[in-house]
Amino acid sequence: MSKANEFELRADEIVDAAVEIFQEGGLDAVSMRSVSTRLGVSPVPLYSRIGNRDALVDAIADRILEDLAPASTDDESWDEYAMRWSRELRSRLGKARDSRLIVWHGREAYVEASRPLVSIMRRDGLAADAAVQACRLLIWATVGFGAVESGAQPSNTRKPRTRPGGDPGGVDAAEVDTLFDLHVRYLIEGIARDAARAAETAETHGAGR
Amino acid sequence: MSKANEFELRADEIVDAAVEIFQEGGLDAVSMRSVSTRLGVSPVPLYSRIGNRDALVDAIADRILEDLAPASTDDESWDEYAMRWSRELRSRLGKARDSRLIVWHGREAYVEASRPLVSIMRRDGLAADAAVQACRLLIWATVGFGAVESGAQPSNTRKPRTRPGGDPGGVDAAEVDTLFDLHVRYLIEGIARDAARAAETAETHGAGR
DNA sequence: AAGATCCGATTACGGTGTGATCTGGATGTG
DNA sequence: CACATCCAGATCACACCGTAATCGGATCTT
Repeated sequence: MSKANEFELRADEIVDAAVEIFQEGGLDAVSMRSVSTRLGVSPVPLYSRIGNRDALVDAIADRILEDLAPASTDDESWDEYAMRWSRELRSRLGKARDSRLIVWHGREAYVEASRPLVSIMRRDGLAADAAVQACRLLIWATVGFGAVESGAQPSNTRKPRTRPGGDPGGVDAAEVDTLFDLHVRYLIEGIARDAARAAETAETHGAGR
Repeated sequence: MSKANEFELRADEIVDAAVEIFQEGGLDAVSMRSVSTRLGVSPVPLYSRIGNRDALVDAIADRILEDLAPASTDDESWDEYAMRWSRELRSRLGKARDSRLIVWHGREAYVEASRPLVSIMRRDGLAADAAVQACRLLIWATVGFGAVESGAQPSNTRKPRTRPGGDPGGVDAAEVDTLFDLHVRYLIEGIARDAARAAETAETHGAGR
C-alpha cells in the first residue's frame, strides 16, 4: 500500500499545479494537458479526479477565493467593516486577474464571504432583508468592479488598442483606487441613510421592539 | 467588375454573420471556420478583412454596443439623464450576454457613450474633473453590474451549480432590477451631494465665476 | 495577347478537450 | 505460493480550433 499511496494523486495536488500554471501563464495556459504534464502524468486521471476543464477552472477560482472575508472585530461598526470587507474582496479579486474566473466561477465563494458581513449588519440593527440586500449590493459592486479592472489587462499579452496620449478612457492605478473607494463610500452612505430612515419610520409607527 | 463586385466580401457582412452565430450559439460558437462556412467561403478572407479572431470578437462587441448613449433632452437634469443612461447601458449589455464581450472588448464603445453624459453634467454646473470622475464611476458600476449579471448564465448551456432551494446567492430577475436601480441611485445621490458641497465651498471661498 | 498581380481555396501544422481501448501491476482467492 | 480479477493510468484516436504556406485561377496592366 505504501507504493500505492506514493503514486496516488490527490485532487488538491491537481489544483495546486493548475493554480501554478495559471499564475505563470494566465488562464489560457491552463489546459488538461499542461496540468497533467506538469504532474508527470497523462490527462486521464484529471478526468477521474476533477471531471472537466470547466470544473478545474472552478476549482482554481475556489482555491484563489477561499477564506475571502476578513475577520471582524467587535469594536468597529458595520460600515467600517463593510469598507474593509470590500477592499479585501477587491484585493483578492486582483489576484484572480481574469474576469472569467471572477464572474463565472467562484459564486460559491461570494455567498460564503457574505455571511460575516450580514451578521455584523444585523448586529448593528439593520433589518434582515435590508442587510442581505445591502450585502448583495456590495458584492455585486465589488465583483463587478474587479471584473472591469481585470478586463483592462485580462491575461499576459494584450494589445493596447487605446492610444496612450489623451485617452479619456485611460486611468492609472491611483485613479482606479480612488474610484473604487468613492464607489463603495457612496454605496455605504446610501445604505446607511436608507437604514436610518427605515428605523425612524419604524419608531414613529410604534413598531419598536 | 460586375462579377468581381458580386463576389466581393465586405467586412461588415463578416461581422453580420458573426453576430448571427453569436446570438444563436454564444461566443464559443463563433469561430473563424463557422463564420466563413456561413458565408460560403474559406477562412482565408476573414484574415485579410478582419485580421484575427480577437479582432472579430472586438467587432462583434462594437456592433452590439454601437450608439450606446440615449439621446439627451433639454428638459431633464443630469441626474435624470444619468439614470436613463445607466439603464439603457445595462439593457444593451444584456444583449451582449457574455462577460468576455462586456469587459474586454468594447471599451471603445464605453468612452464613446460617456461623452454625452459628461457634457450634460457640465451643462448643469459640475466641474470638469468631477464630471469625468462621476461618469467613470457610472460606467464602471454599470459595466461591472452587467458583467456579473451576464455571468449568471454566460452562454447557452451552463450547469446550475447552486442548489435551487434556499440559496442565499440566488436572485430572481425582479430582485436584480431593484438591485441595479438602488445601486445607481446611491451613486447618483453621492455624486450630487459631493458636487453640491464642492459648489458651496467654492462659493464661500469667493471663487464663484 | 502576354505577363504580372492579387485573392481565395486547399492543405497543413500544432494545439485543444475528451472518449475508447489497452496494459501492467496491485489485490483478492484457492 | 500461484492464479484470476480488476482498476488506474498510458496510449491512441477523433473532432475541433486558429492560423500560416502553398497553389491555382481570375483580373488588371502594358
